[in-house]
Amino acid sequence: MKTRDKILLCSLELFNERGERNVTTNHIAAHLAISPGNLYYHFRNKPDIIYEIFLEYEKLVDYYLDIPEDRPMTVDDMAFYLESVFDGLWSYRFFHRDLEYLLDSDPRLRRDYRKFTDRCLASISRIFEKLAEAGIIRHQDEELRSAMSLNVWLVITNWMAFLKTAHGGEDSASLSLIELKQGIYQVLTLEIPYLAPEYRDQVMALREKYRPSLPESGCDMNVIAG
Amino acid sequence: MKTRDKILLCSLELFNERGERNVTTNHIAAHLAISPGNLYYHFRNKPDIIYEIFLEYEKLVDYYLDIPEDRPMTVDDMAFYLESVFDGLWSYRFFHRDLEYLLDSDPRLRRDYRKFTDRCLASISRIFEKLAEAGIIRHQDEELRSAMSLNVWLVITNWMAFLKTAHGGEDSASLSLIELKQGIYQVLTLEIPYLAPEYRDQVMALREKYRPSLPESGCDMNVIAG
DNA sequence: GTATTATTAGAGTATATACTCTAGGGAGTC
DNA sequence: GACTCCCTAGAGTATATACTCTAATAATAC
Repeated sequence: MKTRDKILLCSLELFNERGERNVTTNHIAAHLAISPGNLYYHFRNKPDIIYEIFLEYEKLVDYYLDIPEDRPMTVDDMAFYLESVFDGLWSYRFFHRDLEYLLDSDPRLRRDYRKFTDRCLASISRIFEKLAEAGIIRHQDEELRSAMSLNVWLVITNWMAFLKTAHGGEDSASLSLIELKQGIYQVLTLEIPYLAPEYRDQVMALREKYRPSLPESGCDMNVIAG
Repeated sequence: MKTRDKILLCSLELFNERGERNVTTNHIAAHLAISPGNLYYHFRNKPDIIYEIFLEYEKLVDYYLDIPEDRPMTVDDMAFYLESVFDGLWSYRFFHRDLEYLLDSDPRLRRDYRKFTDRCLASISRIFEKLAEAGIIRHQDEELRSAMSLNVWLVITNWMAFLKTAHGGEDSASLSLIELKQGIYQVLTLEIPYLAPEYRDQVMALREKYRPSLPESGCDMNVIAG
C-alpha cells in the first residue's frame, strides 16, 4: 500500500478512536513509523487529510443512497438503506463528532458538506415517496415529507452523539456498531404512524430487531469497547 | 460584579461566539483585562469553568422543564416548553457543540450530564403523557412514548448543529435565535400524526408560526450574525 | 494600629502542535 | 557514471496553550 493511502487509513482509524481533536499529525506519523516530513510531503496540512477522508465518506454514502428508479421499493430496501447509512456513519464516525470545527477550518469542506447534506435529504425524501408509491406508507404532501426527512436525518446523525454522551461507559470511545444500529429503532419509530395497515406488522417486526437491549442509562454493563 | 462571576460570564460569551475549542484561558483573561494568575486563582482549570457553566445551564433547563402537576396541560404550555428549551439551548449553545470532548475531559461533567439527559427525557415523556390526558394528543403506550421523547430530544439538541453545518453563511457563527426556533417546527412535525382532531388546527397554526422562511440551503441571504 | 486573609499582577515554564527545511536514498534511464 | 524523479528521514522552529510562582496590594478581623 502506498504511503499516501496508509496515511489516510491510519488517520481515519485514529480519528475514529480518539477524536480528531486528540490526534495530531505527529501522532499519525509516529503511529505509521514515518517522519513528519514524509507525512507533509503527501499532504499539505491536516485539513487536507480530513478533506480526502470526507471525499471517501461522501462517495460511500452516495453509493449507499442510490435509489433504483426502475422498480418499486420494498421493506427490505428500506432496511438495507438504514443498515448501510449506519454502517457509513460508523466507519467515519469521527466526522460528525467535530463537524462544526472541521467545517470552520476548511471552506471547501463546508461547501461540499452542505451539498452532501442536501443530497442525503433529497434521497431520504425520495425513499419516503417511493415507499408511499409502493403502498408501504401513506402518501404525504411535499412539505410534510421534507420536514419528516429532515427529522430522520437529525435522528440518524445525532444518534451516535447521544449514545456517546448519555449512555455507556466512562468515555465516549466505548461504543459498538450494535448499539449504533439501535438508531434504526428510533428512525422506524418516526415512521410508525404513517405505515399502511398491510405493512404495519412487517415494519414493526423489523423495528423490533433493533430494540435497544441495554438498560436506559447509568449502567456500564455490556458495553463493548469500540 | 465579582471577578469569579465575570469570568463565568465572559467565558460563556466567548465559548458561544467562537466555540470552546477556540477560546483559551489566556483569551478569557485578556478579554476581561485581568491576569492569567487571577483567573487561575478563581478556577483550578478550564474544565472547572465549563463545569460551573454547565451547572447554570442545568439549573435553567430544569426550571423550564418543571411540569405543574396540579392542572391539565394546554397547547400554550407546550409552546412555552418549546420556546424555553430553545432559549436555553441558545444561551448555552457552545455546550452541545463540543459535548463529547467536554465530557471526555471531565468525569464529573459526564456523570452529571447523563443524569441531566435522563431528567430531560423524563420531562418530555411526562409532557406527552399530560398532553394525552388533556386530550390534545392520542394516548400512546409507555414504550412508544419514550422512543418518541428520545426522538424529540435528538431533534432539539441536533437542530442547531444542523443549521450551523448545512445552512447559512460561510462560518458557523452566523446563526440567529430566530432560525434556531425554527427547530420548533421540526419538533411539532413529530407530533402531527398523534394530534387529536379537536386540537389539530390549533397545533398546526402554532407550527406554522415557526415554518422556516429561508430557502432550503446554499444561500447566504438574511443570515443574521449571532 | 497589626495580623490575617483574599485577591491580583505579571513574568515565566513545560509541553504540545502544526509545519518547514535540508539532505539524501533508491530506482529507472541514458 | 550521471541525471532525474519520487520519496523519506529527522532535526528544527514559531507559536500556542494550560497552568505556576512569587510578590505585592486590598480588604477584613482583632
